[in-house]
Amino acid sequence: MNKKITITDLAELLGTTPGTVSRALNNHPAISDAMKKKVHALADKMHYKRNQIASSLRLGKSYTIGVLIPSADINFFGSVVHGIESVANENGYRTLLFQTNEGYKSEMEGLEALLSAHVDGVLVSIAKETKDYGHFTAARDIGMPLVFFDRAKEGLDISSVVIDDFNGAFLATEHLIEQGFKKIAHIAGQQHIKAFHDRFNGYKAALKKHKLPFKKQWIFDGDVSINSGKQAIDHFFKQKERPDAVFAVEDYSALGALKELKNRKVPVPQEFGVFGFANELFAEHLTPSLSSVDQQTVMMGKEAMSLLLSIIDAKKGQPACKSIILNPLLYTRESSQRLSNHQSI
Amino acid sequence: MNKKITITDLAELLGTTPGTVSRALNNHPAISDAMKKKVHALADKMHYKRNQIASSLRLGKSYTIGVLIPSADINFFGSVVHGIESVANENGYRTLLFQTNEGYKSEMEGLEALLSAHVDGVLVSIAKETKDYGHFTAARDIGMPLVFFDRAKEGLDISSVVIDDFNGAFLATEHLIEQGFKKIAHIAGQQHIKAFHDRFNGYKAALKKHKLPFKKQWIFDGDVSINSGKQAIDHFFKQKERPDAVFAVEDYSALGALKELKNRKVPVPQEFGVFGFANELFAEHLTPSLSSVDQQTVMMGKEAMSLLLSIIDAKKGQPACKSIILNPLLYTRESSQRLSNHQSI
DNA sequence: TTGAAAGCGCTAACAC
DNA sequence: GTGTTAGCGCTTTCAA
Repeated sequence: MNKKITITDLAELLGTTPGTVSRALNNHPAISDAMKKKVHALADKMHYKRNQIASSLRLGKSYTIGVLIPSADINFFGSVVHGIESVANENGYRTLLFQTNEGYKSEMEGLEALLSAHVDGVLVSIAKETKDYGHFTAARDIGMPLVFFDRAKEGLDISSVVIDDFNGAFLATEHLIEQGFKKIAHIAGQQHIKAFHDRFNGYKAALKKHKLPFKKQWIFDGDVSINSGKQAIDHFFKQKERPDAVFAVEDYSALGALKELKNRKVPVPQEFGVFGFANELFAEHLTPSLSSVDQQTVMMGKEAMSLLLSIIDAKKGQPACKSIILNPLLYTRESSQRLSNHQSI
Repeated sequence: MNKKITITDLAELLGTTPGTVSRALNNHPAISDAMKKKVHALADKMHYKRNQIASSLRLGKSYTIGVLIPSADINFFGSVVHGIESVANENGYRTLLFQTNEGYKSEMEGLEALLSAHVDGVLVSIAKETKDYGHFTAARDIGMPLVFFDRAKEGLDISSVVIDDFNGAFLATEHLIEQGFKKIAHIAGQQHIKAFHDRFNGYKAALKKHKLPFKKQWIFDGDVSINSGKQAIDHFFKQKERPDAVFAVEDYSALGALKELKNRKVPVPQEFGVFGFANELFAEHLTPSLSSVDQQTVMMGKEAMSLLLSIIDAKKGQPACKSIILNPLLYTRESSQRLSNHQSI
């Protein structure tokens, strides 16, 4: 087992000094080409790897970005992380992922861990459980560059990249209306999460624009799960006046609704339309395939990372808190489309 | 923007020395309780965070584990990472994720990056593209603890945690046979990947045990994608003698097969059975739901991480290359079950 | 163009 | 129980 080899080792072997080796490896302009060539050759031969830890300590920069996500399980976040990493790697940064599992305590610990790792910045998608944001403002106050993505909190003077949830919900609901559905229900998410709240508002706005009735009984307060989708259908079908379509706050609820509708042998979309949100991987593979709002996940990751880099680079310049709002994309599939071309599968 | 606060700052404020502060923070037994209390109180008050970088440099240990995965997109890996992180966090380790996107070059760069980050060990699931393993043996040779999970390569003297692919495939095929299917085809994966090769062999062994015919025309060489599943069905249905069921090397191929069968209006499972492998999230949500072999993902992650920790701790002791083989679990669902209880959805 | 030397923040062996 | 000191590997100012 070879021990780790350092610039000092290289310097000794070459009869020069660590300083010179360091400069040669970093292509410092004041070093002769001959020396650079010698150093690089030996470094390769000895499989020298720069000790990033020592380098980071000296430079006061870790070239590492922390990412706090609720769960790497969900396709959505996996996809955003793809976007994040592509931009990060292009710019010589690494990413340190931390999963909060939607927990508040876990989120605080994660942030703590990232700060302790002296990351150069943090990207975070807020956990569902979180209702207090002190840990974020504290991080901001000690000058840690921070950007929220997807799940953001306003009023904290922290930059964010989100999609236009209001508009996505509005368009999805409007699509259902255009397909001839007239009694449209909504499976809601936890309202303290801005995205879910905005989607609720977008839904209401679409109803209003088209002069369709909004009924309290047609709103089901779910918790973003397959189960709450099932319960929602149960609930709706108990009403004297049943809805004929539902816009679900995200795809798992929509999936639960589809399952329960299938269970009750209600034909979708002929007698009941369903629209989801998130465009999870499974949406297009269901039968009927699930219409959903795509959140531009990869682009969201890229934008968030780019924004974070700009904050890191500016630093002393303008911190200028910035909100980027991406446009959602409608994927209309079988579950909502009853007028024209039903493409199978 | 407060500047970062260090133990030296704390020491000055307390009229003591950095050494004492360090010991107090680390709960060194030789430090008085009074001093510990004072130090901890001030540290809290000043929001002191230990500089892990400096600590790592000094200790020659980063308490970070590198994880090389083909893609965080795929549910399978997300789930394994869950298992990895739970054990890692319990033991005071962090994880640094690196996605290879199935690429050989990307895998080498990733490993390089992890070595440079001076991680204490690396968990890797080999990229599909990889056919040369020199980067792994090189890492092993410089004493970097290494454990393969899921996609392993034998004969490198590197520990691994995999599931029993042979047995999983054997059981799945046998299940199809028990359901009365007699002409069972196989959608194969790239055969240089051991897992896929083993599954092929398990399939053949089950046929042999039950004295069913093995036909070359009933093997489709796919590339693990929805598309190759579709092409496989195309291929099978061109044969003079058509198969009546298929065991697919993994779920995406199985999904493609299901889609193409639906397209051709072939009733599944009545006229054609389908069995997948991996138990991806979507499998249970398809119509018909897809039978699949579950790979014990979370347990795989936990086992791999535990094994890696034991290697890190042993270090000079016996490196004792160890192979852990987990047992797969069969999830029989609608796509293969034509004898008894079809539970709907 | 290169060498010498200091220091990033932390820890631990050695003193007292 | 606490202070002193050296050093992890790297970068960079200053000097030559």
